Amino acid sequence: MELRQLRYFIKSAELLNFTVAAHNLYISQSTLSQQIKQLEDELGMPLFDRIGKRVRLTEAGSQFLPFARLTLSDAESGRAVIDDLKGLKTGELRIGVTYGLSTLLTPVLVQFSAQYPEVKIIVEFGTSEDLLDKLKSTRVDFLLSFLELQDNDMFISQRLYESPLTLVVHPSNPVADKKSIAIKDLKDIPLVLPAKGFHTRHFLNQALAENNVQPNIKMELNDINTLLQLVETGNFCTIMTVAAAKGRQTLKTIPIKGLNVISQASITWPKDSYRKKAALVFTEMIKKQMK
Amino acid sequence: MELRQLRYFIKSAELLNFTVAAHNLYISQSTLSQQIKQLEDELGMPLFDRIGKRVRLTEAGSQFLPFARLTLSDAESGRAVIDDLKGLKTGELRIGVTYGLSTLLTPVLVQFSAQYPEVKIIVEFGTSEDLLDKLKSTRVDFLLSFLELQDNDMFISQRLYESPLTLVVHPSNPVADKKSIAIKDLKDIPLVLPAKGFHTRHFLNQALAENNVQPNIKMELNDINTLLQLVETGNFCTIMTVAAAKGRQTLKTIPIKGLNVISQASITWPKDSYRKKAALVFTEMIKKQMK
DNA sequence: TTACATCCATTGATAAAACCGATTTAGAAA
DNA sequence: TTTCTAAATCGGTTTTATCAATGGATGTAA
Repeated sequence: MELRQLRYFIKSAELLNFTVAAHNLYISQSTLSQQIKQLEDELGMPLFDRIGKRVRLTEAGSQFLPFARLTLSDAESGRAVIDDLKGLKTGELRIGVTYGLSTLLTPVLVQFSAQYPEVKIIVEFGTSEDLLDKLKSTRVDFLLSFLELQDNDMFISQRLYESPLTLVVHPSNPVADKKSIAIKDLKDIPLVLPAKGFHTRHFLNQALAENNVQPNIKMELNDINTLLQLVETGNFCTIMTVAAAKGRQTLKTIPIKGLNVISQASITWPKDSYRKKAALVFTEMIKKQMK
Repeated sequence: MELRQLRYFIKSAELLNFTVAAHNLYISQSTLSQQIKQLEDELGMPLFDRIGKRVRLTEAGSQFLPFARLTLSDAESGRAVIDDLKGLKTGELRIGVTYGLSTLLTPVLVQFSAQYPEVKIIVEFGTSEDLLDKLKSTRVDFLLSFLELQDNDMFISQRLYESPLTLVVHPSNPVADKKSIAIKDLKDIPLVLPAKGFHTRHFLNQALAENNVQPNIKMELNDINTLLQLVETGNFCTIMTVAAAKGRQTLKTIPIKGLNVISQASITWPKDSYRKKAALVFTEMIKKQMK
């Protein structure tokens, strides 16, 4: 049993497709096949069922998987400890972010990178489920998201701030003069909204349904940046958290009366695992810049 | 970084002598040297200081060590989970025992081995400190000892039973007829006692000192079995826990009045780590046979 | 001080094994 | 049926883990 084999096993278990997994691991399919077989031989039990051309985890495989993950994660923590001793002169920092928080992230990215140029930063955008998956398998060090999960066995959250949903408009837009807008009036405003899968959209849908409002949705897209660019043309408005719209000086936010959906931005850590110094420093920067 | 290298590193860190460590690992010294170097290169920091012909852990090495241990331990747990799925038809069971409890252990060893002949059992005798060390580095699955440690971060104990210290004699010995004996009278009886390092001896010394009794110690030895054989000659008596003397039908135990030292036998587990089925079954057998 | 023993690093050679491309095998799909 | 696709297997190549022998450095005993 070697860490290499555990890495191979985990990827294969995640993708349930040796060919794709091998490609992902930058090895050949035959190598992967052999290494898995070797691991199975050593353990004395198959980890995968080969049903025809499909593979799926055996009972043994499912039971083994969390331990394989744990093993690899501990090894990574060991590496992180060493990196930390180098005083942030090296190492990697992997951050998982929901799209809506990119505006919060960017200035800190710039600041951190300037202060610790030797630390390589990998930012992973994704939906909440994607990100939780990545956190679980320690492919990111922490999450920046609107997830509100009660602390459980695997994760622990720190609240950052609350951000209400708001209407975002360009000054040239007719609506731009209003001090606030009633939720009912949303039906008359041409909207471009974040696509399904965005937490914002999820909350919004719920609130609109409760108020029996049929919004006038012109477009849905899954990239906040593009979405805001569309709003900047003055032709559309959008609805998102105040935090997400922040930093776009050209745009205006208008409170929506009666829409009391508030997103809770938070940092989520894996429980019981080493927090590398780079991650701690980074999150502190985030907390600081919010003030 | 591979598990093999972590294994090498841990052993080297424990022994602080590459030559001996290599011998222990059944590899050549040059191999060990190279593998350590390779690990250090990958981590980007030396794990050992080479001062002349000595080696010692660097700061990085000390910090890395617990993670290396954790990593290996998790990998072992993974293996154990698989073994458990085989229904005790395979695998290893490593038991740490203090000498005084061997008599408790033996019948269970016989029973377990008969019931699960496929499970290989390794019994490690040792002093309490030895055993705790082994438990810490997961070289045994659990301990059977008289250690009374309050539950802490690393270990958790289950009480088994209390066993008072008692005088053990052969029927041919003049003392054998007495129903009980006063602690003061111990000074007249030729004793062979467990050597220093045995918890029994530790407690006994304390009790004798408290009562101002100078015992007549003829011999000290660090093997309970030999000790009892000496007692069986009828020439000597000994003092140990009732439990330790149990099973020697030829010998008689005589309560010592005024000696209220009671040893607490217990099972000690590492906290937060997987308990293999074989270990659970075995400890249940122990609990059962005590009734 | 010299000679010796001990310990780790290095070297060069060898055996092991990780890896790959090509091919085979076997379900699934057409 | 044929075709397609995914995993296993085969033969060969490269990599690397390993060893014995050696060198260098450092304590130790004469």
